[in-house]
Amino acid sequence: MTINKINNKKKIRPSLKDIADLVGVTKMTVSRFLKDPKLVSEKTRVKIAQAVEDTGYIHNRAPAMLSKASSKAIGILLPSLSNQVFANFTQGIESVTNARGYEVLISHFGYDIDTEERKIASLLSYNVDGLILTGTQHTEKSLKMLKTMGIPVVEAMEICENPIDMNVGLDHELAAYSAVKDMISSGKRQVAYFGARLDSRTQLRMKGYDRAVLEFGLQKHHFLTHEHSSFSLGRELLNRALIDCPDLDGVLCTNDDIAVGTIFACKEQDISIPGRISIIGYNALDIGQAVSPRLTSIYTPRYEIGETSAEILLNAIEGNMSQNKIFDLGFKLTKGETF
Amino acid sequence: MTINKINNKKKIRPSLKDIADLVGVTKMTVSRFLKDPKLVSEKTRVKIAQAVEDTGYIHNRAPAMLSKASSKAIGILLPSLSNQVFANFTQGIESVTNARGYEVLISHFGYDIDTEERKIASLLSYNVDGLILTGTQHTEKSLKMLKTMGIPVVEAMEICENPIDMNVGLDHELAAYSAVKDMISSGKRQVAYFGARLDSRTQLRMKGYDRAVLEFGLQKHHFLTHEHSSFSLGRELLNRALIDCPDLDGVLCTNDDIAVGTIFACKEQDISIPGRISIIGYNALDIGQAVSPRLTSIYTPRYEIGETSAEILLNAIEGNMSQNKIFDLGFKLTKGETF
DNA sequence: CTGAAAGCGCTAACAC
DNA sequence: GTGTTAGCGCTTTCAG
Repeated sequence: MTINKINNKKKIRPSLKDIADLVGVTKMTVSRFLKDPKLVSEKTRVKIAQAVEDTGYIHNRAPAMLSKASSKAIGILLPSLSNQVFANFTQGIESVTNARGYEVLISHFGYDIDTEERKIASLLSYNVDGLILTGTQHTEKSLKMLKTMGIPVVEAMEICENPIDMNVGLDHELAAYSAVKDMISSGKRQVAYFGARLDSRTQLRMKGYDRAVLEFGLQKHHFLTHEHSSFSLGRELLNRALIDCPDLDGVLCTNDDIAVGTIFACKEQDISIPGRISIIGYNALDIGQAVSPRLTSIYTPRYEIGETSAEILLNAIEGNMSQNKIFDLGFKLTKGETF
Repeated sequence: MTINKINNKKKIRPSLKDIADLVGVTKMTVSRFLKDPKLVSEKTRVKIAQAVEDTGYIHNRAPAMLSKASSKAIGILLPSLSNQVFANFTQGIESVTNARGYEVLISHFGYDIDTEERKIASLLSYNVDGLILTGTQHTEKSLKMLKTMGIPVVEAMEICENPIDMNVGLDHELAAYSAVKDMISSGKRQVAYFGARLDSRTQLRMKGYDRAVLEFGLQKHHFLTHEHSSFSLGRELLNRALIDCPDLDGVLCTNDDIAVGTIFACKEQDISIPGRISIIGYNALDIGQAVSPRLTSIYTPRYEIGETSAEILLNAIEGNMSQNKIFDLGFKLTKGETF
């Protein structure tokens, strides 16, 4: 077998007319068949099906996008492509879009709202019928574009008071607050917050942490970095923390990567967990269950957030705007051995 | 501030004509401006720029997709959205597409070639100018569609002898072979292979492992699962291995997640690494550098694979087909403390 | 159940 | 440097 030459720039891609000519009908009939085979007579249906197969017809969205018909596609914007959280979120979305016959266009913006703006523009240029954003911070221009398009929009992951349109997520501040409050109630007095990347959810969690710490009259200990979150970072933050705050006895980490890195670092330095230092992670990913001691972490229902986001978005696209615009899907502390 | 009502289904999205009318030119002039501002006179340029700003014009790709003009977009197909490897790969691609003014449409198929087929169809329906696939296994229908479209295609990540069109990657079989050979040369005699998901790269690595083991007249020890790879899986595979093969003294893992899980499990059971068991991972991700002992792992140049893939794809799109169709970007054993 | 005509918004090609 | 014309491949609408 030789290397295929597929680059003969000939226009070999079949059109509806090609199929129609083959069958002896007009392209209109073929168009109807493609929309719903039951729209044409049994006899032509069989013949068209055969011709579609033979010609290897490939759907062409451009004309439909032009003819004001809806594109049957939605766009989704993810902060990152290497985070289990957003993979689960996307799976939740697609479980709904697949079932309801919608296409999903995925974009990512690396936690940068200017990049997000460009990606929103790009998705809108494909005439998507709706958009699912992550987070609630967007540029002025992004907001203007969304308004101009007038399509339904869901802001997912975090709860906000004034969504652009619809909102699905959880209260990250409350989640962090509860976790830290639990730690303090158990007797911990020098609890720190380890944050990375400083995106809005990290900041919300920090606010929750602050609220709990201040409520008990304790001191705030923030150890932050702008760097992309990683396992190695946990070690780095712990080392900084132990210098500034030698009596450190508890840590809330903004995610499980950092929490696991912190566990590694503690073990290397023979710091007992949770004897001397308690650790709580965020998201409850598999990695936390694989380490020893098993990580206590805040579970976030991202698959369900994806599902709900897609459901209310498609409903809105199809004209069934729900009364409720904000959906809080909650969180749960999953008990491990680190707290 | 109240909740924005953005759902007044009015056609408020401006068209080129709207801008043209505002400025007092034809939409053709506006079209030229959008393509390259230098194509219109200084005076009109300023006025159009202003009008574009005022109206909040949003690019519409549908007409360009129709007019045989190239869409200036390529599609990329990822097996997974939660793997650092493919995130790096995508970044490599986008470093090139951004610089050269191309849009990227991302799709993912969960390591399932039937899903891949559907996603390919979807990307083609957007008239992408080229496609970057991961892997070299595709359905018959996928191949037919690609042939019908006649667009350039790159198959990335693994090297193959007969690519559809172009191919960029590394020799996974050789990488695994070298690693296992090194282990055996160092005196190890009961080396196992831990695999998950059984995608083609996992299988290639297994072939390389087999070749090395057989070359030395040793016995093959495969411990495999169809499950999605995870940290917890490392523990599970190690436990199975220790039962079947109590004198196990080396492991090649198909990826770092499993390798790290294996390290965790060894530590819990007080199995010394690399004293009793050597471990080599695959991909050399950050997690391996955060654990103790630091993981020895095979580094794969996925960012560079992305870059090269995008470069040769865009070149081909623009008519500069390279002579060389296959690019082997190599690998490297990064020394840690586990071997 | 099927056909004919019009048009979606833009760009290539050709005038001026 | 700018305008005019035609048309991309479908779907909508209206006829039959």
